[in-house]
Amino acid sequence: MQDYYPFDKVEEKWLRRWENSNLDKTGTDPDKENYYVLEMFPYPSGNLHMGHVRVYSIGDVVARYKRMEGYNVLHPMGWDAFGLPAENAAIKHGNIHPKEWTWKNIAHMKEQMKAMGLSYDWDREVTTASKDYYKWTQWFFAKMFARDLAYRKESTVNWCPSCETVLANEQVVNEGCERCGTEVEPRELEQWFLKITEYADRLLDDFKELDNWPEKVKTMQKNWIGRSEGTRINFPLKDLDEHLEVFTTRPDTLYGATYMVLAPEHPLVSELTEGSEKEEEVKEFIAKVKKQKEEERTSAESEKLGIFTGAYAVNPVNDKEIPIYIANYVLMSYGTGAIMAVPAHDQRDFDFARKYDIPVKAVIQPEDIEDKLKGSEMEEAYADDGYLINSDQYNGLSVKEAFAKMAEDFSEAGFAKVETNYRLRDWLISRQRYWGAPIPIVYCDDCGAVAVPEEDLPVELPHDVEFSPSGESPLKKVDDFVNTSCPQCGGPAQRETDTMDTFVDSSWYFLRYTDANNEQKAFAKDKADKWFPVDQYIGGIEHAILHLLYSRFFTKVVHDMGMAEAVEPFTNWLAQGMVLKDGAKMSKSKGNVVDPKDILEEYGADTARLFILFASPPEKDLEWSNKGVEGANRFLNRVWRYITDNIELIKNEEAEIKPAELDKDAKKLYRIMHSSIKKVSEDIGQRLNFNTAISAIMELTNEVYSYLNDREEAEINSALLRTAAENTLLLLAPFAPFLSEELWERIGYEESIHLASWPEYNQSALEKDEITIVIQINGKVREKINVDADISEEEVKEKVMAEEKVQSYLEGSELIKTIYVPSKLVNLVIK
RNA sequence: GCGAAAGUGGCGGAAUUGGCAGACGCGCUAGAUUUAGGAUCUAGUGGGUAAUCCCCGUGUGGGUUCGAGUCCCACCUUUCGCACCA
Repeated sequence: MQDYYPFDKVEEKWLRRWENSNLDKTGTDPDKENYYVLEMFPYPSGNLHMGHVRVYSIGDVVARYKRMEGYNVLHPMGWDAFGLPAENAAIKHGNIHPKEWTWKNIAHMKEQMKAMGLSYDWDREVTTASKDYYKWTQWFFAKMFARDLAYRKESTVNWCPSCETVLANEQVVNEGCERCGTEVEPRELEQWFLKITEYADRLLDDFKELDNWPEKVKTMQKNWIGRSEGTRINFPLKDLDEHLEVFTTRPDTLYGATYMVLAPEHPLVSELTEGSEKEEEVKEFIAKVKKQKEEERTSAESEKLGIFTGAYAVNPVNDKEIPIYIANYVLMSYGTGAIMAVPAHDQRDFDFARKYDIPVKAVIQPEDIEDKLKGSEMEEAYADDGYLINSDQYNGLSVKEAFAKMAEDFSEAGFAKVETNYRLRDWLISRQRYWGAPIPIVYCDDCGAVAVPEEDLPVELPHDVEFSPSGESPLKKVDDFVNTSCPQCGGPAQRETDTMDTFVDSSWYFLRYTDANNEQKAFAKDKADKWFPVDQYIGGIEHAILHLLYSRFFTKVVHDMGMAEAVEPFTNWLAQGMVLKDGAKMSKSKGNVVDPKDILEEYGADTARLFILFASPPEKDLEWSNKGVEGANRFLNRVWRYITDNIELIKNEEAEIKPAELDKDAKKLYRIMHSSIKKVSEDIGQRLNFNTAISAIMELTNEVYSYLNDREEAEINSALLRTAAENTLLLLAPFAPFLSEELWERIGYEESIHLASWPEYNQSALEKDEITIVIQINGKVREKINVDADISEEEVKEKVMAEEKVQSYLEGSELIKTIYVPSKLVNLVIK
């Protein structure tokens, strides 16, 4: 009789029953340890895609496993619900409001998640676009404003002409908008910033708490923050009563500075050249650089171009005159926008000096070369360690010694100071779009910018707004919203009309989950500390800088506010790979999308989960395979079939297994059962390698089949069969929650399998009576013998030497050496 | 250009500590069952070979070792990150 797992009926049945159960609720047992597993919440676009299926399946396996292991588990879900797509959809479809669109999508995706069998505690659902949530996002902004961590400043910012809003530096990728790819334009605007730079050092230093983060991601963040320690040095100008300030990480090479360079945008440029014979030439050059910058923006090795200004600076250590150039390779946005150039020890300066025939003066001598470096003969810059030459009293010092000594001396002499520079810029959070949390600031003629007090929060986003993008916030046109009174003096005032970057919303949602329904606070400290930091965070690598850096910053601010103990939000982070089809990311334009809905309809949720976890380790990209899906389905049917076929035998069995009485095949099944438990436990619990965990369950199932195939029903050890079936279901429960639950009930349990304890393996059951010893001759496998497990080294060697094949190899050769690896192999070295 | 990761059958992948390469799955071959197909069950499946012997085999070339997918050196390819940050 053929029997198939009727997934549709089973899923319907258990979805209904689970709905009224407390299975997925956050654990509260004071005797258990707490565990917080979290997947990045989705943007509610309307439908789950395969990427969602993958990340949420991973998280669900961890959550279910940890529950069975005896932890209180917090496994929540929510919606990153503010953002442009809602507005764009509303604009595209005409008569639907972003709010309506968002809430409709949320309802649908929530149903899809439930259908997937994902075990979330929906009592803690968080939606960033709901008033209950964004009230606290605004509250955090106001608190930061009070702590001087939020400020308004006019500066050059990145403008996306397609999204019609400004963007943070982190949201500009290859000079394009992170969302739509459109090339960004610089604009001078007054905008709100969060002072993430104040946390730059802590964001770097606290990586020591994050041993388990992927090295790659830490490197990316380190690069992004870009800390460099150096010295700010003042060079007097020759004919002007002014100074030229430069930042350098190599104060030890000051004696080797043979020219200075200003960025074309540097304010001193006009002062130095105005009225001079060089003025016209310099202006032409700057115009050329500006034009070139746009045209050759993407070229990797753009040529270094420069021009002499005719002006000179004076080296403060030896009063030598140094010519000042303007060049395209110095940027106004970093350091002071000016450098001292040391061509002998910096490759860029070296290239430039050779091109414009500027002297090269070596001041660092490599230890391992006898001849003194000569600037005129060098072929490339020498940037490594060595000792100082041509540097007066500093000669002979190592680079490290000289760095410290010179920085100190120069500071005392008053023309330099030690300084650390960062690449990181403050986080621009103003957005000129509608669907976001209004920045809770009121402008009063008398009091200036005033934060909206807590009792007046939230500043509600008005509903009826003409929100087509216009380059200005749509809220500007809503008089009721704009006109208000000053919270401080009561006088007439206007509200800030920009909304916040959606990355602000998602920078603290993981804390809200710990106390999601608190109406008095963002979250209570005791609740936060009970769960936070997140033990295991799972999400896409695309957030390596953006969301993860912002969240780390927020967590540190929260800590400083005394609201939580943790200084880092995510103890472990798993970056899951993409889901590909035909070697490419699934996308509508490529027409290679597989809709999870279709897979669920044809094979059911358990098959979908099982396939996506089996096909590849989680951090690697996964190639979608319809055949692979069928394979996963086939395996579930194999489990279903052997248990239902033998249901009477299994159901009625109550006896315990007596390992000593098992026959040979039974013993093998018994052993594999225990080794599977061990393997699956380690693979889920420690390695997060679900593909090999599943293969271990398959091996167990295969072994059950081979046990059953070899004997008549009367010969089946039903206690063993029952235990094997139970363990198979327990191991499978995190992966295939529906099938395991149904069969668990059928074999006689009344309580859910998801409340059962994770099985334990028995070390003694793993040990074999008989082991296989590999015999190698000169490292090549030539024979294998089976011996008793407790055999001595001498006995093994005796047996090996007695082997016919070994004898034939030994004939006419000399045995030089015998290597014995206990329980594994014997290697005979012969000549 | 710099840095990191990866490269294993026809395919996805396994080998966690230097010790039987290819677990598990897909595909394929044969058999059983079936009117037939599908499904299922059984056996086989890295290449060469009649073969269970033997030879070859983890991107390429060297090295260390009794023994290397695993360690070291050089190179090739792919992916990712950084790319004038003074």
